[in-house]
Amino acid sequence: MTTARTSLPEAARHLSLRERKKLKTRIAIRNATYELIEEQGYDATTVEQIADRAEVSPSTVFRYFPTKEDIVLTDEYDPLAVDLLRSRPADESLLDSLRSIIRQSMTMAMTDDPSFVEREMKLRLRLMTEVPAVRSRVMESMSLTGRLLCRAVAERTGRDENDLEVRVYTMGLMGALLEASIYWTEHDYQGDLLDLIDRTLATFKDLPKR
Amino acid sequence: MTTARTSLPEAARHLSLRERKKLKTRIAIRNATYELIEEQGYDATTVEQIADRAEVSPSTVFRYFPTKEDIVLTDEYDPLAVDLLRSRPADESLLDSLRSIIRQSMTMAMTDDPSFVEREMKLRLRLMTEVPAVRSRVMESMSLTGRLLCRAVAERTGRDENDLEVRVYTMGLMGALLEASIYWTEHDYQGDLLDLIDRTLATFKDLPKR
DNA sequence: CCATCTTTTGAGAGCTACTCTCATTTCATG
DNA sequence: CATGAAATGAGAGTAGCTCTCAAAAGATGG
Repeated sequence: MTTARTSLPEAARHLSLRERKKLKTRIAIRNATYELIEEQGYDATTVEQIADRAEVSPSTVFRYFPTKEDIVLTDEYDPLAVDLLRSRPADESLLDSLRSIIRQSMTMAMTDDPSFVEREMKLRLRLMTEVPAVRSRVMESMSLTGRLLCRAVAERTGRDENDLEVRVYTMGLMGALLEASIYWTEHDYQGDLLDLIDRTLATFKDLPKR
Repeated sequence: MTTARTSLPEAARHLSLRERKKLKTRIAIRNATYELIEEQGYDATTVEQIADRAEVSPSTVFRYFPTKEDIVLTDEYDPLAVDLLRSRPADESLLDSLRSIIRQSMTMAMTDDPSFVEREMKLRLRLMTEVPAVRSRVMESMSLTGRLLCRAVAERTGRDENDLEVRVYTMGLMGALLEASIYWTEHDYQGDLLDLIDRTLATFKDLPKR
């Protein structure tokens, strides 16, 4: 049957055969999707085509990803960012912490796998600005990430995570940061994204601790 | 055939018969939708049912509203808000202006048609927090309104409407305000929404003029 | 009032994302 | 190798949405 569709990262060596296969199909589906989108565009790409190229059935595609948009967008980095935020010194201001962890995770990704940043991240951003369905999904996931971030923000400021101020401030930040990346994409990725993010954060007050 | 499905506001007297009929079907579709949603919920309500109750064909429904979510959400008030902002004194700070016009338009709507605010607005807010598809659509339209608002913000601050700062600041505001209404809805509309909005705006810097 | 032209509508076919069910295959385990 | 559990495929079904084309309804000029 289908073997060696993809090669796995070293980190996956200790997984059971089942788990490894699952990971493989997951990656195969995502790669197939990226390929097809680059060839034909997002809308012209059907789930059936994706399934064909990934050598699985359409049912399987939906078993791995709830929606077509999720194939493109699913990432597992958000909780990581929250952990990073938690590990910053407590006397640092919230905005400074954010600046640091964004810078940190971006340079991390950049040195770890530069082609990923160039190819995948920019494709995502492009789809986000161009395809309404994808953008909606991004915003949807933004409000989920926002909830996570709320907890971290609450910790740092000694407030409750359900405080109006915490929630409103956090979602304001997320909206602004999202807009910054849209701006960057619309301007053909000119200039340093990190600079734009600095300028973005500079338009915010610090949320006072209490 | 179908006559007198709905009564029209006085403002529509001078329209041609054709225009008046169009308006009627539009309103009929929306009312049918609201009714069905209150009876069965959003997802359980199909476009076919909506068409049946509004006494039109499904094709017609889609001719009037591009998507099912739009039936619930379409409003034509956003440009009005931008005009209001434009009419505020130039020496007033941006945040103060926003506070004023939000207060103004809400009390206007409240005195004009209180049942609308109670019924329709709260239904919308509830759908927005509960139905993912609707929320996405709201966010989508938020970024459109954001563009409008950018122009007004740019005018007031003597910046360009495509400035990173303008765009980022504006979208931050919109995200925060949206979150405030979600907060209000989740807390069963307790307390004064206007107070929540004041507290929301208080978490923002003023965007300096240049 | 009638004829003609234009706009709006309805009927229906078609596409695709997404769900569910059930039988079959593939891996894990004693 | 046998038995149980998990993953897959095949297929049918739903609903949102698009498109086409012919019929109905409103506008207009004589």
